[in-house]
Amino acid sequence: MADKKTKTWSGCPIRFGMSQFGDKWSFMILRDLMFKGRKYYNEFLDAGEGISTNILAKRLADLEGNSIISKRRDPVKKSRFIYSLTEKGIALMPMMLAMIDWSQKYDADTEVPQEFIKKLRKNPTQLQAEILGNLPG
Amino acid sequence: MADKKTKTWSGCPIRFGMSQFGDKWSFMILRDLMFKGRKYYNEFLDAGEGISTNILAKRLADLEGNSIISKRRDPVKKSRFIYSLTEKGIALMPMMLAMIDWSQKYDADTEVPQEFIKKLRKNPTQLQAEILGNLPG
DNA sequence: GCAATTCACTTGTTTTTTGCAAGTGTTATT
DNA sequence: AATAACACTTGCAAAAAACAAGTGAATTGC
Repeated sequence: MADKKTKTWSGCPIRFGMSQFGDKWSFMILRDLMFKGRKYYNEFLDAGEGISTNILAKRLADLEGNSIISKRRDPVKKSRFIYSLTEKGIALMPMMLAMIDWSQKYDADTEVPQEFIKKLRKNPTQLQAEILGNLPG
Repeated sequence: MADKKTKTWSGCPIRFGMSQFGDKWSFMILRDLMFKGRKYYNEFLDAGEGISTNILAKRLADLEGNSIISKRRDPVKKSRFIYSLTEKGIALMPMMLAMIDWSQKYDADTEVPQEFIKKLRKNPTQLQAEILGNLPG
């Protein structure tokens, strides 16, 4: 047995995580917000992954409901909304980075900039700080 | 923009990851293998999450097809199979731990043993080594 | 200030996936 | 040789996702 104590995880953290953001589209939205600088509904739609409008709307509502993202009117162009990560959403970055690291290792087609992956492995804390610093407030 | 260079992630690592293990049930199976010491079909079935037999069979086949887990006959009780993580599957541990850390922080009901989470935050490398050491070959 | 446009969805409808219940075939055990 | 354990498979109902079209509120353009 790997760890007998883990038997007692009745409130399982993996189950909880999956219930909060655990599907393909939620991950894509988080990626867009975290690494791609996307923040508008249309930017998520046009991200090239082929998400449907109804599913996008549902996922955004769910993520907002779980306080992982927040929504506000764009002060400049008032017809649209700005979606952004909350502190709770930002805290998912280590998990996302771990996933990126893994994929880079096992998928020949994964195209993460060399500099990114190098920094991720050498100094993840600093990389996170940099990404965080460039995130829109 | 968080990082202009990430625009070029045409072979996206998040998309790849989700295509390999990206659904609730796959995560549960990985959790069972990684932290709960489960390794038989029936143990996954009886894990209390309520997975159906057909879905479990499909997920196991998919994970095996993606070389994340492997399957062999139990040498002792030859009627059953032992499922175990491959090196590629084991390499998902940092991501899983990051998720556990996150859930422990944001879910009041998450019941990870205090010692586990403490070690995870203080010395994750050692924790990983310990878990790894207790994993069945 | 009215029409056209942008933006962010919503509403059906079809297709796919999941969940549920029952059944099947292949080793073991008695 | 019969019974049971084990790991699925199959068929069907329910839920979710994909697809296509439409709606309504704000905004910009004249």
